[in-house]
Amino acid sequence: MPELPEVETVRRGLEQHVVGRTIDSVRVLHPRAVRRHLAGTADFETALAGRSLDSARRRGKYLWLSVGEDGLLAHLGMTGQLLAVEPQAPLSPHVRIQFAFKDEGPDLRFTDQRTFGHMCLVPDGAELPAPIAHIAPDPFEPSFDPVTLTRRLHQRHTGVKRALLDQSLVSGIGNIYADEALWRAGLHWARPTETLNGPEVSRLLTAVREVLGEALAAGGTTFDDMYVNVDGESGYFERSLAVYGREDEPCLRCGTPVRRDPFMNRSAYSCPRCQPRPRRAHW
DNA sequence: GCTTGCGCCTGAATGC
DNA sequence: TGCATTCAGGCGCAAG
Repeated sequence: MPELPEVETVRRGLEQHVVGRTIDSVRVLHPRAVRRHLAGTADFETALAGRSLDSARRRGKYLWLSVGEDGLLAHLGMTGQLLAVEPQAPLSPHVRIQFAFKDEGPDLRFTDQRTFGHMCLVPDGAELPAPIAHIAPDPFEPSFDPVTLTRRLHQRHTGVKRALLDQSLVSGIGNIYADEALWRAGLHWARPTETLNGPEVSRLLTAVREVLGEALAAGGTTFDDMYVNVDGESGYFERSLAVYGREDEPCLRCGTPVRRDPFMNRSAYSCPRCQPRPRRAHW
């Protein structure tokens, strides 16, 4: 699943493979992939032809390619991939957008089985493209401020995992790394944010940074080949997961079987002993 | 204003 | 065997 480490891996691949090149033509094969490009499919195709890609940037799980005054914004959703593929290679079944380049080098192909991801061309703001102005800095950005985050956590009346998944509080964290960070910090996912003390918040932030950093070093987490980098290669962080997807398997710290709870129509994995359920909980 | 829940989507896994 | 159901998840939006 593309969370911060996976998206950053893709951004680096884009930097290597497409930045500095000029688009020749764009073909949208599934209109849903450009549903957030409000001017429509045809406009998306014509507006990008002949434009050069200046840089590849990222905030949280969003990435964008600077195109002059505009930004080609992408979100990978659940199953999105941006692949550099030789132009003569046949189109795989889930290719949604195909970018061909003037230099006749590799295409950029946006592939997305479930079409939760999307791309759009938008004006590039001073710092961020407008559609993602509400996305908070991720924990690796210079503008990330732990003091502000701590204050906002205390103002919230919700569970700590919900807060970690809220991209307007802190970005880049999804279901997998939220569970992993909470396990490392020894905090239960339903712990009310307003009851977290200073040391607990800093323990949590340290855990978040560690988990994201280690996953990035491993090239991300790949399940069922649903995430691959621009070269089509899988990450190998899955083997390092402590709780996510390990229901009934022993906790790596204490051996207690990992528990899976229903959470927001998905799952929360935790160790019942290392992460005791709080008396008061926000589900 | 803040919090919560739904719909979108496909294919693998599971149930009958 | 084959059909139906469930599940996975991020995001935006609507409802409470």
